[in-house]
Amino acid sequence: MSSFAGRMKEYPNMSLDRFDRENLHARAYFLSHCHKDHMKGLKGPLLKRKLKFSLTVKLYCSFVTKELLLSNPKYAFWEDHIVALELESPTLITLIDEASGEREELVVTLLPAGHCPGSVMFLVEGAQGTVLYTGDFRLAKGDASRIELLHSGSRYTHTYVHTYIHTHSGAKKYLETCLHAIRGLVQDWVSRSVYHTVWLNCKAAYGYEYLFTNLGDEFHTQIHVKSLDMFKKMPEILSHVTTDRATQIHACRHPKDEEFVPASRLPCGSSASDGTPLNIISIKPSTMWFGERTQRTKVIVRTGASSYRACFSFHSSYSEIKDFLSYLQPINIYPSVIPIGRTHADVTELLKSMCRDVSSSAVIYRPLGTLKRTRPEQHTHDGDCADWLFEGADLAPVRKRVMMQEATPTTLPNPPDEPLPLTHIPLITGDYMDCTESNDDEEERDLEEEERGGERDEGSVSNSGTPPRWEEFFTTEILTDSQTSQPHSCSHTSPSRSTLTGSQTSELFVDDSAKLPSPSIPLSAGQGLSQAESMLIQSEDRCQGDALTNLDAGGEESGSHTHQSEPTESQVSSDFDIPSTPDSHTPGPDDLSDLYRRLAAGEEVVTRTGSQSL
DNA sequence: GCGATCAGCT
DNA sequence: CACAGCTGATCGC
Repeated sequence: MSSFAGRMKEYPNMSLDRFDRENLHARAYFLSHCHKDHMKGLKGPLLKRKLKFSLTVKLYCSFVTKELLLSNPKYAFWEDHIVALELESPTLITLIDEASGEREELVVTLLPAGHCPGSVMFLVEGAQGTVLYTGDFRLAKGDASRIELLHSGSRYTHTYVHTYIHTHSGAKKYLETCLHAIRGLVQDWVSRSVYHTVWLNCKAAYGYEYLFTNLGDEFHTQIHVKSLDMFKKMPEILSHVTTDRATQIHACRHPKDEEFVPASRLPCGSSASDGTPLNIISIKPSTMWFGERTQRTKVIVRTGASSYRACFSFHSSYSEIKDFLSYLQPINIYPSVIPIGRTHADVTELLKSMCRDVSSSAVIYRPLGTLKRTRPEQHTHDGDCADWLFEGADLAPVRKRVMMQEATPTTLPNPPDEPLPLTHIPLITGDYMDCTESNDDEEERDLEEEERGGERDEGSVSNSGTPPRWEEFFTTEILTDSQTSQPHSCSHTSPSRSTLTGSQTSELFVDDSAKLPSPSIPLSAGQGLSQAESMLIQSEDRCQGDALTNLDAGGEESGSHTHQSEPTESQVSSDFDIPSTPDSHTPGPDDLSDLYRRLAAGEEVVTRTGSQSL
């Protein structure tokens, strides 16, 4: 559980992702995404009562989050109190104290967080400066520099960004690599017969949708899920899921399942409609965690006779967080999750060290373009060295692309049926594999998996991966039949799809069978896993400690031996090959800290163009 | 009977 | 380590 109590010290009248205890007194609520651990207290009777007697208290979130939230009847009482905001549209929100009538104006902007459908970060601007609440996020390297509102115009340099970071960030293989591997495993299994079935053992409520659409496209099928209600306004997702259990790919869940029929753990039943027993393998998408040292890992790990775990993370990896922070250069950072055994100070220091390291990040140049006078103000909190407050009066200069809209709590300014503009944030597609295996062991332990013979498949990460852009799944329209037909938008998978079969596959899939006592392992249907076993993937990993130092960008192998001869068009995409802006000078840590020191002191900072910047 | 909290499991 | 849950036991109202 996050240690974040729901309130930011700059703006204590708003509560984010927590709705219990002190948050009951908030003047406005913000929900970053629809995962239960960010919804504590949201259906509490006290809050429910408060809403009943309030005209001004609202819950702000994305349209998708609103949709997902209201698909659960337990939250239906929020319906008239939710204000959905569009992404990247700065919105004026007035917080009103209903007792005194005191008002406080904020400009809040939702930024896509990439964590699950509807997930956002909240950029808050007001009298106490600019604060970014990230919530959970999965942003790829370079994404921050593509979010215009994080640096547009002169705003960024005048703000101190407090970044509430979830430090539990799962390391991740790059999504597309993971998807490719999962597709391979699924392909191998479902092609055996129509009775060979794959169960995706998905834990969280949301976040796997991209996996579903990807597999659905690949295998021209729909994924069996428990309910479609929440997706009824999201055609991209809806067209890929079904409640008809006669499909070979399932992601269904049942509250009281896991009553093991050993070889058949399908929650919706273990036999086909004609009574034929199904041969089921389970694939559990799960986070792979950073280890301490020199870890290698696989994209897919076999955990039992018929069970696998596949790397799939909702969170940015360490290197991605680092990239994000080193781009933002926040003055203060407040971590939300403190690992057991570490102190708050530990994590804060770690995060700050990330900020200072700019050598491997996207180049920081845009924020420094225009500067204006800043002035220091009184400290509202003692002790803290960076409580600089800024005038909020001119915080709303020209908003690029977006007219600022007002969302006063007393009126509902957002017509719910308006089509949403799609925003375009091209995402970078390369990331190295930096995960190690989770120790989240589950039921079957009959395979002790061994770490031997590290091989890497860097080439595989240079494919066409496109991280999920959940907003594209969403429409405010109810679907017509024609929209629900099998889609064939090849935009996100076409290049990699062709690599699934044929020689290129061997580049991705390392034959790992030597490590498995496979011949002796009975499968659910008494069959061997000949192909599937060969699909376990492993790769050299770079451990966390290494990531802090500068790695050689070339991606030279350190693995003990290479595998599989085929030389791909090896576009080894490195984490560190983000091109610099021509003629730009990358400011060093000292440059930046000096700059921020001067900004904080209210000095005039002159910008120059060219190499003399800073 | 419900909610909140915690242990346990995954 | 931790994710995003769920279930069940216990305690208090």
